[in-house]
Amino acid sequence: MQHAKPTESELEILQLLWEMGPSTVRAVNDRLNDPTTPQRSGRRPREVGYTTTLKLLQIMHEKGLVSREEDGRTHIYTARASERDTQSALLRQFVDTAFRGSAMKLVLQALGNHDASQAEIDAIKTLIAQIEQNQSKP
Amino acid sequence: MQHAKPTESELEILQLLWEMGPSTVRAVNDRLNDPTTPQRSGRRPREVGYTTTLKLLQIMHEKGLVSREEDGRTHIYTARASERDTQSALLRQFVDTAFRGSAMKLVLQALGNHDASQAEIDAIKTLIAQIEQNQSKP
DNA sequence: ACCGGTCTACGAAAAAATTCGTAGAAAAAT
DNA sequence: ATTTTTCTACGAATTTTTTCGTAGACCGGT
Repeated sequence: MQHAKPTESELEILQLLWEMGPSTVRAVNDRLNDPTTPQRSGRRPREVGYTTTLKLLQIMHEKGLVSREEDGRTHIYTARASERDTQSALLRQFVDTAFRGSAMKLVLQALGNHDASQAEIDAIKTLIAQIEQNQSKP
Repeated sequence: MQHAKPTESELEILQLLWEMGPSTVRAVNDRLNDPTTPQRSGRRPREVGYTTTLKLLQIMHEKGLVSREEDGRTHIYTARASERDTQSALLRQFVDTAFRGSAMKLVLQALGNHDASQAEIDAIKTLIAQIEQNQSKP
């Protein structure tokens, strides 16, 4: 059994933890309110209170989304699942709910709508070549 | 300005409307409770009440997600935005929240985790070839 | 020793999303 | 003609998610 699915707000914090590594509540909250932090679609209406972030992290700890370690009086939180694994789980769910299970439809749409650098295209080509190879030799 | 983002439940209904075409509340609700209907991850705990579906459709109508036409006493609901456009919007948002804006990371992950048929792979290869061409001749 | 700043815990308000009960009108069945 | 079924409208209960206020402990500087 895996960990519970994070909510939107929880996911936002997880992303910061992945980016920043193990962090205190203060650090996460500061980063949340830092206007230069890439924001989930749309700007935040106003500042997030410190205790809001604290509570969220406490909840995430209860759910097992993050672990924490005491450092004197303060707690240091760490994302429990890797970014990759979490993305993988979210992706599976998203494909189901938004693309009726068709991952390839999603891929085509993502490729078509977003810009890709040459390096990225090369990576995709490589991966496709691999897939084709595995297909011919089961 | 576009239509509001559908919630999970609303999206589930939208998918049925795309699949079924213009439908009555009854038809949507029946399909929702039909055990053979592909379900969003995990089975539904229990039946969805008729008035629940009705209310949802009314809310979606207020939000502009669906239009409706009266046929005698009953209403016939139709998805307002196409499946494609909605998927495109959801995808953009999902890339932001779950993949920190990197659509290509998502593509790679989706390609790697889900199985693709040869036809699908061909479609992707074609699309990539197109992209590369547009790149060389701006 | 005292004060101001910072920390966690905790309850609970506020907001958002989901569910359903009830009422009244219309249609269908008897 | 009466009863039963089916429909919408609507308010409100429930559940989930997000937000924050308050309290008590601790630390650092003065």
